[in-house]
Amino acid sequence: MSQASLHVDEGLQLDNQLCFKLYAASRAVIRAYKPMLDQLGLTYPQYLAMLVLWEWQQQPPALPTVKALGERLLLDSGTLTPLLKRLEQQGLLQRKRSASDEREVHLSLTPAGCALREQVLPLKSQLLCERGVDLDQVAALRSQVGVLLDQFMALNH
Amino acid sequence: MSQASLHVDEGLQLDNQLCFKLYAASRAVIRAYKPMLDQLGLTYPQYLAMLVLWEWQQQPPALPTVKALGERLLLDSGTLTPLLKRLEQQGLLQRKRSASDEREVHLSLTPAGCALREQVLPLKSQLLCERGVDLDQVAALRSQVGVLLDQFMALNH
DNA sequence: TTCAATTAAATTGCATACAATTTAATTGCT
DNA sequence: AGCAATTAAATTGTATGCAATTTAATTGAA
Repeated sequence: MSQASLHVDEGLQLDNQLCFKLYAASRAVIRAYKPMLDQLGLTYPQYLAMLVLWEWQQQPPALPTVKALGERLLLDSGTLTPLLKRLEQQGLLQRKRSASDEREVHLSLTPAGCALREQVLPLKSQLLCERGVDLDQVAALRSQVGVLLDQFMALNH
Repeated sequence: MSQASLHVDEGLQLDNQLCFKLYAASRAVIRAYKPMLDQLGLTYPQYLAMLVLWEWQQQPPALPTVKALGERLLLDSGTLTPLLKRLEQQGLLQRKRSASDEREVHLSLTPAGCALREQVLPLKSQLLCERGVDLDQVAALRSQVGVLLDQFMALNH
């Protein structure tokens, strides 16, 4: 289908909406993760936050703050503050006001938070295996969706 | 990168997660729609619901019920009931208990709901134009994300 | 026919998203 | 130094998502 050949009415068909496919696919993938996340006691956004904090164990950013996490996850403090408080309640991380700049809140994993990482890989392997996921296909799609994301990030300022 | 060559640690990097890319891209696209949707007075899920109802003007399903809409949008009554009540409050649609089966709620657009459709196309053209979106690229990605969605729909029963 | 099972919405409760505002701390300019 | 502007979190309010339960209506099997 070439650039200009879409009939006017087709432009509003739900099935022709990339936005809907993305929205539905994102929720479907999150749904697929649910059984694994239930075993970890995490919600999906909490899991993403933990992924970043685990990464920071290897390669800490200059300032492991709420702001830095928000930039990584593309979420603001309105979402992250309550989410991080819940992770803190579960004993997975600590939130501490920076001594040098009292506006900032530094994040650090507790031993329990570090340890949880070890449970993820086997569960994730099991998930991929059970579903017969083709890793090459996933990598290709991830790359393409990544390009789209970058374009929108650039365009949304 | 071949199927088995992913190093263990790379499997938990945020940037290697298709799930995160999808989640972030979906929200980025929704964010891009925001200026247009504000002009229409709709939220993003409300917009998707209206797309379906507009489609049903042309090709009505056997029963234009909440259940049918939920199957189309992959949302349940817990999400749709309050959303549809808001659209009804705005005068865009009507919810009416079916006479033949009092369990069902039939949905129909009001004249205002029908009329709103005419405002969408020009706004959407403007959106695509301003952002210099390549329709062919969008169509290709939509198709691939659609395949992923179908796979997950099949696997989530 | 009758009543248990099923079904469609609605309701409840919890956890996001995100805009907008507020609070507190820090910076930068004069 | 003094103070306006900026910045990082937190807070507030609205609208999803979704699991679980409830309610009311319909079906279906004995």
